[in-house]
Amino acid sequence: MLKKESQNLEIDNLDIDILKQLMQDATKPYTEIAKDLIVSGGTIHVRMKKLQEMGIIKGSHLIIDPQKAGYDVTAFLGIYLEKGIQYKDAVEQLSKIKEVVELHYTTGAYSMFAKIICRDTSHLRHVLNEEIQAVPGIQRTETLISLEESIRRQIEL
Amino acid sequence: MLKKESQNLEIDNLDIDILKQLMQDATKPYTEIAKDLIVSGGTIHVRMKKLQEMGIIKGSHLIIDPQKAGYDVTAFLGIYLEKGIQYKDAVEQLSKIKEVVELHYTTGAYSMFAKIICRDTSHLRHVLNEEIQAVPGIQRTETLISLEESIRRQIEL
DNA sequence: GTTGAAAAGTGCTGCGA
DNA sequence: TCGCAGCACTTTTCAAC
Repeated sequence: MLKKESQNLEIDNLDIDILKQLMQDATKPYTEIAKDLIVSGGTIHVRMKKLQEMGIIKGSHLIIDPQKAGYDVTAFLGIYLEKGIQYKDAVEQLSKIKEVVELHYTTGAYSMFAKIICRDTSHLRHVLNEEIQAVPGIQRTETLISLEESIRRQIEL
Repeated sequence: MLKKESQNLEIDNLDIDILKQLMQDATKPYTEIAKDLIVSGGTIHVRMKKLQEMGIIKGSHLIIDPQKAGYDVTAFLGIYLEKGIQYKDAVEQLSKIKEVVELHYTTGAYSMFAKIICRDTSHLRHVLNEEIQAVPGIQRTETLISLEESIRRQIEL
């Protein structure tokens, strides 16, 4: 009896259907989902619990409009690291900068790639010149400013 | 009496505090938020209604772990458009490709910049070679593959 | 594993300050 | 404009299938 963790780690179509619905609107009541999928509310609850324990569901976020909240500038940053600099150290430093909302370790031209959201262009300038440049090991950056976010959605299961 | 829309379109600290809490966990009960902020549940409700009407709150999403859901490859795509091609037409075509989860119209080296999530490398290859290349007006693309997503969060208000 | 209903807790609405 | 209280609804649990 060594298989301790094998407590139904599979996802079936019902799980997928539940996720599909909740990915669009996380506040949708279980009872409504149950009606749509023709199962009982209790089943939805059991499945959700399983998915959460499996770690597939990491939580739920309120989606706000950054522009209406006063954050008007989205930019992408290609980052070149100096040779011999630990990627991990740079991540730690960059994670302290609140405006950095995404950071990837990438193949290709850049060492790292970041997404930044700022209030306006002067705020962006400050973040780039004062905050980012102050991170040890960052050699050079290339900035792409987003003039329009045309698509923004989640993966389709 | 021309000011028809001026029905309190301002955001105070209470609104910000409510958003801060719900942005981390959209399922947090109003009553708990009310306790934390030392106001009544009804007040939270009124503020939320205001924020929704103002369009600051766009909805709520379930956050899933793409890797555990079988989507292991995240890539960024710098896109060069041919001269004279309408940006809008390209957006329309790209929005039909499910794997494209983000698309920006950008300044800098590229005309457009996309984020793509795929199951594996062969899935990515298919999307790049068959789907993306088939879009009229796309001259050339540069791919950055994310080996690790080190930071992923929302803006801090 | 699923169901259906009972119990507990939450969201919503109107009245009062 | 805000806070309180009652009603409707949802979530959660549990015995039975």
